[in-house]
Amino acid sequence: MADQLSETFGALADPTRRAILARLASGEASVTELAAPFEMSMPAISKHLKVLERAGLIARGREAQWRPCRLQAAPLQDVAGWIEHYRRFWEQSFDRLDDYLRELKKKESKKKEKSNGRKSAR
Amino acid sequence: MADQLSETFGALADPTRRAILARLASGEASVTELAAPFEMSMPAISKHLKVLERAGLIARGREAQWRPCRLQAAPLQDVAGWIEHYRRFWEQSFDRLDDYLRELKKKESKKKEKSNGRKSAR
DNA sequence: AGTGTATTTAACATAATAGTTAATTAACCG
DNA sequence: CGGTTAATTAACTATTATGTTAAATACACT
Repeated sequence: MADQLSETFGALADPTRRAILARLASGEASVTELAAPFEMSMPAISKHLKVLERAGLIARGREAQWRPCRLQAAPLQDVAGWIEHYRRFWEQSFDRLDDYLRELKKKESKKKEKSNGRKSAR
Repeated sequence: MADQLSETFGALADPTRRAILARLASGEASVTELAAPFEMSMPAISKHLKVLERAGLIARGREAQWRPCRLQAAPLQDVAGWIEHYRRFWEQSFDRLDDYLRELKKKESKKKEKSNGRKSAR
């Protein structure tokens, strides 16, 4: 799963891991704290954390015998950047290209801001 | 991989599949057309398409012996929605919650149209 | 009907994921 | 030191993913 984006998407493709991130969004937590809500063994959680760490989504500290985890959102920014390219596809109520082009024309005419040419599709 | 979001993230966790989506962003394409850029066998592509289809990211038509694929972006909207909750974590140069709250207050006061914007110098 | 083209399905190999329990490491505490 | 708590590693199992080649299906064309 070589590349960074794939690694990130892969890490996010699991509800347990997403829940862990959600928890970390409200602050650091130890592994035990993170494991608490789940019916899973500690080693299982430990592995999930390793996946998140490899994806750069969390970082771990060292405090006595605890290894507090905290959120690292940088990879999410990449995901957001990637997905942004597709926004136009859901911000319209249809999916077909010619409809998209029609909509684009509409947008162009009501846009005083001028700029680049679009990539011509098809 | 039960839930929808996991399904979507899972589908996106592969560079081939993302490349296929990118191609479809510029219009419908047949399976053969989609397969062309890759060094992979047709059945492999066919399976990738099945993954994308199960995730709701593409839909397939029927035209003679071709099965044209088109992009379906609805699931991406869900992803965008999910990730939006984490935006604050990368739009600041730090990760801790109290910092976030401080930043929030700042944002409230400059809530108007931004134009000469610079990132907060603090 | 028979041939060519497009695509999927079958059958299989291999590797990666996700979980388990048991053992190990690391640090604190009395 | 010896014991307790926190977390990881090891060893193993089961399931899912990703790819292959060969066969099957679907439609179009003459």
